[in-house]
Amino acid sequence: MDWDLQAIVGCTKAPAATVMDNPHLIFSQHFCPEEQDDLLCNFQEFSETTTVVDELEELYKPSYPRHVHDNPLPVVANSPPILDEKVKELKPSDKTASRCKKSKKRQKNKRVVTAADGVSDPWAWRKYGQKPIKGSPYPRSYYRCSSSKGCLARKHVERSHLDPGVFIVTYTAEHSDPHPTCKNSQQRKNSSTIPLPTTRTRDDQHTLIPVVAEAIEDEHEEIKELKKEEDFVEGVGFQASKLRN
DNA sequence: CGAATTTGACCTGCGC
DNA sequence: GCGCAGGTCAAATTCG
Repeated sequence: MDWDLQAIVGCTKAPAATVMDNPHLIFSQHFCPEEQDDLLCNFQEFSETTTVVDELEELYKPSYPRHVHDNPLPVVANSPPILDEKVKELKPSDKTASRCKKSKKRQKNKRVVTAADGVSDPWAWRKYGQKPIKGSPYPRSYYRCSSSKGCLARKHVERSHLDPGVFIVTYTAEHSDPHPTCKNSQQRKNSSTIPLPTTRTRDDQHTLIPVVAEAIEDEHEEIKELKKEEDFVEGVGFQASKLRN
């Protein structure tokens, strides 16, 4: 793998058809097939998760106000609205809320999902800087690999000012570790569960992909319960109308 | 307490 | 040499 590369990752809910329609076009030049699969897996999972994109957009809001948002981003067609609702309900715990109250500064600096989270690769990335970039309304974030000690791999992520739906991820240096997904990609292929990115964050609110997965499970459970109740009510109603008759 | 993020300060390279 | 822009450092802070 050549890590001295620039990968444009279209993690977007915008049309960005060039990327969304065939992400292989981008990955194929830089990654082995197994890695492409893993990356695409993460990529597709990410791209279907509107809320993560929302978080990214929040993160990459212009650093100065734009008068006209000339490229309103449409919502992904297959994004389940129920999921969005579910994620909206995911509020910080009372403890968290009280902590937030303690620090207005913290509220101001409220963290959102980092661009490294779930976007494109399975390594753990630690943010070490962010800079406004001249000519771009969006800041550039700098990450270093924290998957292994002494790993020199770095990446920076910035949002394209030409197409706000496109995030540009630039990798530099090599990982000291082998590609973590290469080790178990076959295992993953045999697994029916959706592979989740291993990027760690310490704030559960911001590990959105796992949260979303959990939300889906919860949602299914909730739907089952509601269905049961519905059936029960229907049954009772039927019995009642039968009795009335 | 350890791990992670934020952000101002500092460093470096480049053009003038 | 100076100023600017990009990249990195590290102290402060947050949070589980």
